[in-house]
Amino acid sequence: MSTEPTAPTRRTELLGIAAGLFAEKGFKNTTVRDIAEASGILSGSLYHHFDSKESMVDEILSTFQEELFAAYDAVLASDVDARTKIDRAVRLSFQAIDQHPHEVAIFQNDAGYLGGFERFGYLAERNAQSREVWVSLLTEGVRSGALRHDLDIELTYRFIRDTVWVAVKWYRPGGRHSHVEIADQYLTILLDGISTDPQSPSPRERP
Amino acid sequence: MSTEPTAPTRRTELLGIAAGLFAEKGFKNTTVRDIAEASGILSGSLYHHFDSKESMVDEILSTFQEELFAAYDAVLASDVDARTKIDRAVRLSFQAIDQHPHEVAIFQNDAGYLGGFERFGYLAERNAQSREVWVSLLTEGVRSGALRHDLDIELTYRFIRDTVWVAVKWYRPGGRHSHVEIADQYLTILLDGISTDPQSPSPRERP
DNA sequence: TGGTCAACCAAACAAGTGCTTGGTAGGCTA
DNA sequence: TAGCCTACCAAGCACTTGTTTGGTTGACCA
Repeated sequence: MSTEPTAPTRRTELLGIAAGLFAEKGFKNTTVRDIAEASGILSGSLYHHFDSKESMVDEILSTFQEELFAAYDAVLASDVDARTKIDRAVRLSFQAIDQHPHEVAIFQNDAGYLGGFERFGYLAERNAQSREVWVSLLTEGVRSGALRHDLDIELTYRFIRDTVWVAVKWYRPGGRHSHVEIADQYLTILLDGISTDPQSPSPRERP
Repeated sequence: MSTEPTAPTRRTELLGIAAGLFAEKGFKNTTVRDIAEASGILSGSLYHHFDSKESMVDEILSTFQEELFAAYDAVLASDVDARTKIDRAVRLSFQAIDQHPHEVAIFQNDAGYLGGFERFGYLAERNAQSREVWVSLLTEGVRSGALRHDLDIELTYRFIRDTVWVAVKWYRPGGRHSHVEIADQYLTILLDGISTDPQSPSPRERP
């Protein structure tokens, strides 16, 4: 990320406060007066720093997405087998939830609403991009024999995406489980299942 | 359900329209004028049928939850092993998404916000109740040897709950996958994993 | 000392919000 | 025919919303 050195300006501080409120109550449900009160100023004063309430989420989300997808690209480009890539991508996601819970929560809760505005078209683009990453990883895994070939790639992608990202709704940094423990447990279940016996028909076959 | 025979009254019709809008745009983000316009009447006329906008969601959610939890109770009370119960509970959930997509979506998206009002205290209660159902099922499964005993019950419960219910965000009745196919695929992955080989350490052990 | 500037205040505005009020049209029934 | 009832309209009220405007404060600097 080679933008500015990002000094901890008042602007940045206000964005952090806004992000917390957006994540907690939702974008539409958070008023500029809420943000102002939490910042110890009046609502009108926010407009000295930002054009609009929309531009606040915009800055919050776009900054985060840039960072996140740079990390995904690094995983995709790494020279390891599909299984390891999947492992890393899952861990990366839980780590993102740990380090940027507000941003992830806003994206999870309000992407649908915000996506309706032209300004936030990049949200849908990033979503499609993320899907392609996962679908290609899973396809590679099946082709290499590391993953079962009776998998429906599209459904499997959705299951993984959903489970990973919705965790932001209950995960609390510094809580009972670290994001690493959660990733461990999920990867165990995802790769090998919760069962002791393989289920009756069509068990683990090799290509 | 032994309430009233529920004739297809205008009231019921309006509730259905409201449910669709709430599910699509969120409760807070749907105005009474939206609902009225979609119904072909003026906003004030809604108050001939309902006390408030809140009482509309209330009726939508409470009716659905009653029905859903009666079904869960039946699964819990059935005389089969834990694995079969888990199978049935998962299928039941995907079926609920298929038959009541609006209600599920509203619950998923707005339970957090609505839960803040006393009136909707039952939402949190039902949530706790649902957790107990799953935790007891999983615990029984581990104890009986059907499920791996290195599972973190709490995390496993959350993973299952999240994956199942968030599916309402992309599942479309009559779409490419039936709810039965989706349940099949998810149960396959959940029980046996996506991998062909059991992962390196601590594979499938018996108690 | 005077000028500049970021940060903020105080007050308001227009649009949108949930909801209320008084009234009306038309069907059903006693 | 009279009375009642369901379903609705028309208009508005009180409040909240995002945003604008003109002015004030205090730190920094030449």
